[in-house]
Amino acid sequence: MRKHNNKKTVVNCTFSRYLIVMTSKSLNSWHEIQDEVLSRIQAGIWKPGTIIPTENDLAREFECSRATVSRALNALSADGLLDRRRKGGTKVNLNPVRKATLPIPVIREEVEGRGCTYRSLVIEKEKRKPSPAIRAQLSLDADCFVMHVKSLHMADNQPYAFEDRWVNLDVVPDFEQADLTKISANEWLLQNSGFSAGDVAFYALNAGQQEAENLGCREGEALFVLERITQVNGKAITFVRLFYRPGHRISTTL
Amino acid sequence: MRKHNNKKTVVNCTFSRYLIVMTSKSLNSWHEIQDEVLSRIQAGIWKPGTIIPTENDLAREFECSRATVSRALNALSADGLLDRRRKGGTKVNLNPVRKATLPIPVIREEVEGRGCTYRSLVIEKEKRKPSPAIRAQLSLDADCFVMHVKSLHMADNQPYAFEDRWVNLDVVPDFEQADLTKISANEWLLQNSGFSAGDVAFYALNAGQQEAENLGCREGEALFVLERITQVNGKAITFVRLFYRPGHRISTTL
DNA sequence: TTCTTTATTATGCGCAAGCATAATAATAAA
DNA sequence: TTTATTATTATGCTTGCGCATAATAAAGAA
Repeated sequence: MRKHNNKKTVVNCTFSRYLIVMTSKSLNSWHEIQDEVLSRIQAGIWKPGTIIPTENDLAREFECSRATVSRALNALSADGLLDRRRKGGTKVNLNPVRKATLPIPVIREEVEGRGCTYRSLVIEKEKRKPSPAIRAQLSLDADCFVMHVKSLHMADNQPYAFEDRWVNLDVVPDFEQADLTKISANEWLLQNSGFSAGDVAFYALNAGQQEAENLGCREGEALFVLERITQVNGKAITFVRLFYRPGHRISTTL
Repeated sequence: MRKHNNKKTVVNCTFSRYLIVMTSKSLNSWHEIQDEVLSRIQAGIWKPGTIIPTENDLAREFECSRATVSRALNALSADGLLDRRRKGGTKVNLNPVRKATLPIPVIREEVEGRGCTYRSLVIEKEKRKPSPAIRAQLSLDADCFVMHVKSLHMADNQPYAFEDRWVNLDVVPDFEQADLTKISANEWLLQNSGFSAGDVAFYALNAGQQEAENLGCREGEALFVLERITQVNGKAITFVRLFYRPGHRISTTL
């Protein structure tokens, strides 16, 4: 039992830890307050666009300190549900959910998460000069070398996604020697190039001949494509296009 | 200037607000600490999988209180960059970025954000009994009524996205009278049905006859589709499928 | 040796207090 | 009436303190 909880017990009634819980709105953790506020919003008690009571009022109601209320409201604000500003008070956001958090896949985990056996297959691995398009994407010089890797991610021996990747050998020269039969390029880079940031894009594309062959689908079928540029210390390290097999969907709960 | 900042100035040197900034690592806001920690991770000083110094050590280094360091680290933890546990310490997450935060569009804003003029067009609006598929999606009875609305979102008088929407009239009966020429179904629901939660999915689909006609593309072209079920108080209120014009992509920075 | 008990440690959490700051409202000066 | 000045207010942020808790390590008993 926590100190403040003890204090309350003493102040109010010798056995009243339970009484407090049952007879008042005393909420003593910021998690509980967060949940309570959330459910009031969802129940329509506090409607989108309106201002909810001040931290001090809530602190009084929940019988806790302002700091605790503040922490709960800040968490909801970070999630985009509340809009808080000095003097202005705390508003329920009008368009409460505008953000979806999508898992960016480490494909092996994605496949295994579906209960399938993962296997990856290197189709082609070639050291070459970058094409102009790739040079632009990775902002490279004309006379540097890149690694071009095509591979196939399999789930239970069925094609799951076809990968087309370019790796900047200036930044990760060791990649040339990487044994991609043991570990996928994705995971090799994760383990050998430290922290990464980058841009991701999703779009739909009609399968070309190459994609159709590798994924075992008809040409022209609509494929879900993930494109990603990864940077380390501001230098582009790899550009990937991931063509998922037809029917693939990604989903999330708001 | 803040109190603690004043204090430091006095303690160290009369004019040393700048000296402090330049000669020590004194960081006094949790934002600054967050940025510093982030850049150390990105610079590879603290590598993925390793444990970073304790709150107390960092507080000593940054010359601030443990609470402030804690707040910064908690924020990074909420973003999925750090993994924190009692006694275990604070670890840099191995797969540092597994989440992409995508904006879920209010299409008018999305279009206007591109500098285009938005217009929406109702193609069909019909009160009817739900099809079995829709009944399952919205978990409805067989004898209730739903509104089926097809509409087109235009950007600069070009088709931008084709919308196929089902609305549960049990939950929002007023929707039957909504004037969708003045306000899109999406925004009407946002304004009239309070807080909403739901599921979103993205996938690729070959354009059918209907989609091709409305978007002005060929049948079979790959379309990027967003599917969304919105709930209010746990009751499904609407099911939408949004077919974007060919070439549409959504992107985000990790 | 093995099992149990007892520190130790780093984060988790809450409180009270106080100053900082942005936005607004009230008031005074022009 | 308009403009500048001065409260007022609600959140933002930091501090110092102390207890709670989970995971581990060390010490002791079987």
